[in-house]
Amino acid sequence: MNIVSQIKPLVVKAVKELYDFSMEEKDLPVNITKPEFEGDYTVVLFSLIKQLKKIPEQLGKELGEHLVSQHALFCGYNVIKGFLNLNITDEYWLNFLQTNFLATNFGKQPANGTRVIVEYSSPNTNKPLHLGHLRNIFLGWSTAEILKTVGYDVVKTCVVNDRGIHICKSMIAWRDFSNGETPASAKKKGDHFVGDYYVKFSEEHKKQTDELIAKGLSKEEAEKQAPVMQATQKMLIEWEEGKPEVMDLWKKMNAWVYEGFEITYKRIGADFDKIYYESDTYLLGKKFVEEGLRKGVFYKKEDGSIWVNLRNEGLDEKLVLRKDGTSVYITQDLGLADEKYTDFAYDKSIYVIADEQNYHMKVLKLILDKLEKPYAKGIYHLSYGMVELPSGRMKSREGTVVDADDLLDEMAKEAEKKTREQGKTEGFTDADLKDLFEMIGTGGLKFYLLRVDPKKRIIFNPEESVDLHGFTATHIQYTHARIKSILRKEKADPTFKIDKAGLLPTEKELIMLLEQFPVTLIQAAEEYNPSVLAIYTYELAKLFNSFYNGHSVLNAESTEKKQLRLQLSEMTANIICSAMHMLGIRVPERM
RNA sequence: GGCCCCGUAGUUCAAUGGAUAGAAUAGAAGUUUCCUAAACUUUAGAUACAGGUUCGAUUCCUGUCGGGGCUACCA
Repeated sequence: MNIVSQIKPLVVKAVKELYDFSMEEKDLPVNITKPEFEGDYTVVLFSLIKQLKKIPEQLGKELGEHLVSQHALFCGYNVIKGFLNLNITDEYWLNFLQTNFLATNFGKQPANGTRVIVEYSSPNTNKPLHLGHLRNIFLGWSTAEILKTVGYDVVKTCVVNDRGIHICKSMIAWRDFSNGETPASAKKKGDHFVGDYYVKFSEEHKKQTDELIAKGLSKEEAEKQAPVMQATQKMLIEWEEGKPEVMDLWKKMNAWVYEGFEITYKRIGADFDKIYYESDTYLLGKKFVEEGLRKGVFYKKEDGSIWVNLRNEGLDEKLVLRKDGTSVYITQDLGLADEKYTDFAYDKSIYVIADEQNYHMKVLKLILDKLEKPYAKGIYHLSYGMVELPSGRMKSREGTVVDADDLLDEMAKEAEKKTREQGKTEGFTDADLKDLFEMIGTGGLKFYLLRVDPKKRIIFNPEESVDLHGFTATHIQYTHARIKSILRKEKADPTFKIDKAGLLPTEKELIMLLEQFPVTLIQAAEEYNPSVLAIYTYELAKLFNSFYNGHSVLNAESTEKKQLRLQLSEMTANIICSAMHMLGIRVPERM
């Protein structure tokens, strides 16, 4: 059990015994004592002062006296204003370290019987993954892993947007302009290959539109009348009718894209327990329309279109079915939510989607709630800010979209360059080096995107993202490698009992930070926020480096000290390793 | 117009309503006969503005000003 949840009940009990006053643990703030004050943990007494009508210093003194005399956990106290600073005995910390330093699963919680679905990535099959997808994927994957570690039964899913007008555009472009070229013949990754035809469509469309405008059509009319657009509209209808040659083309091109995605997913370690295809699910929502009408939640307008009124909820009317009977985005999502519940009977369903869809997700949840779906309340929109460039938002029209594969290549290349510059390549095989560059490059990018609070948008600065110093994955990886280098020479003896090592300030600080790992993990899980974990891990690495610089492990003053520091090193490495794993970042043995 | 999110050192990020607002970068100055200097140490630098609630506000409330998003019979 963590130290804070041990301290709280003791204080509550003390207050009860001394003043016959009952209070709740949640009303009792207990924090780590700020370094400029004497003590380890601080109880904030202000709210108590008011309720007990006591003078702060006196209350603190009485409580501190009581706690120290009654419990072996405390060995001293001091009071400053309304703050009661408590000292925890070295024995407690040494014992904590001794019992946990070998645990590679420290912080892991037992199963809690709650199932949660995390839906993330959700690409379109007409273009390759880009920087925005990467934030989504890293965030979704990491959140899923964090939830797993704290005891949830996690199912990772992905929805592939594989149908619709935009998909037909790349199909038309390929059919009419490719001369049968394939990813293999063009020596291109399948998703890039198809993406290029999507671009090709736009170019042709613009050309044809301009020609029609020159003939006197309005811009709007010209865009609609352009032959490629006409062909695309026709193809969409044929697709919905299931026309064999269209289906064949569609399947062929999607297969190319999936091949490409697979390579990227594998490279960044993304995985899914189930992939939903919109082509399979886009009609599922229609049954909701009927149900909604029956329950009086939806209503039909004169033209036959069907709506839901969300004015009472502070929103507007929202269309759920077009007058021609086809479903819209929100209707499809209603169907998919239900399908996922049928498949997995989830308690919680997390949607990792950018914040531009906040409104959409709010509507989705509201409608499901109105339809009295049992799973409605478990829906959570993990909303994250968009990734922008210093020059502003990425725009495909302006060619400023940062491609995921290109970016990953660049990161690895930068890692290689820096490593070679520093001459740190000795003793590695070529294969090991390649793996190391990939680890540093991809890890650096993941950390760069995960270290920021999800809801904040990120200005992606290319120079800063490849930085290997400071608040970066590399710094943490380097720390891990350093520790492993020590542990290769000597490991802590698990049978060695450290009695009176006498903890130095940095040593104690480090143990206290290690002790906080499980609490940090739970916080990250509750907030669906991997940045909490990223920041913690960086601080741990930083503190270890400071300790490492000030005190020798292998040449410690005494055997006791050496064992103590070996334990500290081992536990730090274990936590770095497991925390980084949850962020999707590998750590090297050497670098 | 309406609704939502965000304004913290030059820059990028922290801070369950708690003590003197922390880091990283960029700047200045140092540390390697000693376990990896991708490190460490020192230094300078910030809460957009105005009110309010509170013993105490970066945090909560109101307003102003800035930035972004949504407000499609697109997905």
